[in-house]
Amino acid sequence: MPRAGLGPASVTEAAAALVDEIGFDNLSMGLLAERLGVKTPSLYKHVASQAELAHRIAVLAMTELADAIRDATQGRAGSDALAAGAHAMRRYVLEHPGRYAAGNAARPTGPDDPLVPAVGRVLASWTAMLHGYRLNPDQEIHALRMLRSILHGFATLEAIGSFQINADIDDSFTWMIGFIDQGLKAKLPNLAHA
Amino acid sequence: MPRAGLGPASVTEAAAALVDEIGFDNLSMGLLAERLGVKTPSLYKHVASQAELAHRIAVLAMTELADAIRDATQGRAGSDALAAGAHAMRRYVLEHPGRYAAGNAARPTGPDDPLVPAVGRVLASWTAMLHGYRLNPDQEIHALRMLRSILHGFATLEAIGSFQINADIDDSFTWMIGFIDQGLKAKLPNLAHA
DNA sequence: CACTCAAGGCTAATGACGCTAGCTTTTAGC
DNA sequence: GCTAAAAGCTAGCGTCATTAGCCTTGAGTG
Repeated sequence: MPRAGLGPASVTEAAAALVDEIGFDNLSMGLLAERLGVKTPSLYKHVASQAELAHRIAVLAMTELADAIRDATQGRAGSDALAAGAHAMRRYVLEHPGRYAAGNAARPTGPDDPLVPAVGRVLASWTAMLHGYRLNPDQEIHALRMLRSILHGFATLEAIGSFQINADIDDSFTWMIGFIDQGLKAKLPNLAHA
Repeated sequence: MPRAGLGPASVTEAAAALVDEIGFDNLSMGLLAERLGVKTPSLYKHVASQAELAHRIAVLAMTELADAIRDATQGRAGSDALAAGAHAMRRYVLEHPGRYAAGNAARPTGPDDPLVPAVGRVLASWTAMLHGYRLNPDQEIHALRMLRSILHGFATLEAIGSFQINADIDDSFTWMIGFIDQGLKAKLPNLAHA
């Protein structure tokens, strides 16, 4: 019986690929083991439990998502940055629905949980992007929450196929981002004081 | 052994109450049976499987949600209807997170699935409400999808505790609804033609 | 008032799955 | 080559969904 050359990272990566195919809820240790050419109990040499594995997938997902948003918004500002970041996130969720589901299902286990900074990086990207709109500071947290809600809501609804006509979902997304952009621009402080 | 007076409806209702307490993912037939003072296999006299039970909860949830939105928007129009409907939905999800999760997890099983009209009623309420803004007809589908995305996204993020500071979540929600309302009003057809 | 029989409850058993225990083999380091 | 930790495997346990088959209840009928 030759060694399979596994480790926590490669097992997590394989599990992430698997959940993107079969859905996060359908993850099973047996399926993953089969995919890796190994018997189920062998996986426990690399991950402590299925729960820990799910958590690792979540951290991976949030890290990748943060990278995708950062890369997309690099060198852009304002409306351009919003559009690029939003589309990057949408693409990531569509390409990696299982990972993203894992990321949403995970709760931080403590203060030194790597999930915390991973999620923090995503939020920091959005916050930086929103700064370009020069909102009233009181409103930034509200705008951030709105942005998260819209992007998360759209992505998850699309991922589970909740939008009827598949035709113009791209149009809807672009329209929506334009809508938010216009609204944010209308809230520039100098205008808000009027 | 006296009869428990169960039926598909009462079992579904009990299961819905249970998932609101323990979370949709933690639903188990054993727990539900215990709650109903019955042994696990007895439940199968009333529901075909756990999957069917989950589906029944989903239909119940979407029906209740549609009712809540309809009741809240009764006799209101425009901004008032939007605010009332949105708050009603948020309240429903916060009070019944397990049911709502079931509703999102469910996929229609066929054309005569009662889930289809139940979801349809929710969408019809939003559509009717959006009519009050007299949008360009091309934009209605986009606005509907945006509204669903925002409300679904906010509700789910809040339900799983993804918003850090619990203090002003109410404020954020109200601000967000105001933001959408302003944007929709700005898209009145006569102005859009300018 | 008995009688019947479907409905609804129960026990026992099966199969899937997460996980652990304990054994064996590989392989890196000396 | 030797050693020992790492990594694989087989067996087995506990939980849970589900099924099979039995027994009691109780509503409707004569």
